[in-house]
Amino acid sequence: MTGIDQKTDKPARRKASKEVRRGQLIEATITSIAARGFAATTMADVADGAGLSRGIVNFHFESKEKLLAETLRFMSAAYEANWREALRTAAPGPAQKLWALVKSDFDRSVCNQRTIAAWFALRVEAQSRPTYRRISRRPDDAFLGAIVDLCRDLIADGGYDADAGKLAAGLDAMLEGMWLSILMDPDRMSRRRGLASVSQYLTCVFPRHFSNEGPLDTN
Amino acid sequence: MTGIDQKTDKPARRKASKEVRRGQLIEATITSIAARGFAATTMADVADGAGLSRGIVNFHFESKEKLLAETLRFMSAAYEANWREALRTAAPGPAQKLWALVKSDFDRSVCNQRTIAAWFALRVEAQSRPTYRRISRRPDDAFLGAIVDLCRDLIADGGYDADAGKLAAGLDAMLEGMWLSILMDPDRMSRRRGLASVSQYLTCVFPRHFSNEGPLDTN
DNA sequence: CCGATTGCTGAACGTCCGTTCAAAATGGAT
DNA sequence: ATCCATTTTGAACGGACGTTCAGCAATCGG
Repeated sequence: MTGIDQKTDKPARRKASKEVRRGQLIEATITSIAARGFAATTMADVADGAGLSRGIVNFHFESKEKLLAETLRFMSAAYEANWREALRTAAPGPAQKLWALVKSDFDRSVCNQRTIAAWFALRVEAQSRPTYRRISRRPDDAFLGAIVDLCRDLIADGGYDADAGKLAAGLDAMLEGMWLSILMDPDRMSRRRGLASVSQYLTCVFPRHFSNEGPLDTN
Repeated sequence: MTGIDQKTDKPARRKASKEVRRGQLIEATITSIAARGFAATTMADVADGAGLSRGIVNFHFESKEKLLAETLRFMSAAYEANWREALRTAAPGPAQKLWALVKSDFDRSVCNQRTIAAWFALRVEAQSRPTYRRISRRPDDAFLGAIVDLCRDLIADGGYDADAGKLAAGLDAMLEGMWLSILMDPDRMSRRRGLASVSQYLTCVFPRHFSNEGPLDTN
């Protein structure tokens, strides 16, 4: 996909330029949605934000709808890549992995005002358009599935009396709710506080695997 | 403000009629936002939904902005009234009260596709307009404050080793996240399942006060 | 250095939406 | 029955937005 290869770098440059432009426009879209809201974001805003002319978006994307769909797809992919990488590089053991997953949700790269604002604006608005719903549905299912698996492992390992599905659904909801709190009331809720709250719950639910400072070395 | 007073009931009737119209239009607004989304909701949609003419909204509300602000205010008030009533009629004891609070969040009157869809659409879009933010800010603070108090009482009563602020913030986030799950993926999450998940967490966090079926009679 | 292909521009067009307002309808008071 | 205040209507207006496209600029093969 990168194109920094092959014998000639001419087509590479063209392709790169095209992808770079699309990236610029998607970034400008996110910025505009975060600043102005979804409803108030116009094609002119996006073009101006990217420092380009008015007709540029219809050239690189076909329409406003396609631009928004691609923006949502981009953000979903970035989110999924973040937690998958965290899971991949985590130390072995379900507690370490769950902790890595939770922590990744509060990474600055995905958990910041701009990203969260655009994220919810797109998802909530996408709610009324079936085509958009599918874009973020599958990644969501994968994330929840990962949590369910880890909860099941923890319950089996620690002999806890709890239902993995219920715990996973609750944790998933708490994480998304924390993003909302950070978005809506940044004075009260922050990445640090959010992580501390979730950590408190993990400590209560899986006391043999977690303390308030993180996962215990019970391997 | 009600006008059901004074010697003559003329102004009362007029005022009532006026309030009824405003109510109709607010209901039509909620319906339209839930069905079409915030961005696609037009004044004509609202008027048609209420079975009235096009210029009617600007007569009863001054502008579209004011209509949306009033709709948000209406929904916030309805939500707050619901949990306050649940708290008022709850049996004594922090466990009973917290359970009543949590259960009220899954009442059909506030927790249904239509209401949740409009709720998040309005709140997320209101995010970019400071005027709208204040409308839902204060009720939110009150709700969180009530949870904090109850968590503090439970911790003191049960001798749990946990921080009330962290637990309250986490529970608040989980409840809001459950609404989002019900909205985004109704096939997977429902009012019943959501309540069961939260109940599972309460059982883990406050084992001396809750079981999976609800609060224990430990008074 | 010179065509040709690709990338980009910005003005023009048609549509849609929020608002306004003069006129009609409604309904209670005299 | 008549009058007046209030409520409602629907057409018209002005502005904003998404899209289109003919033309310009830049880059690359020859």
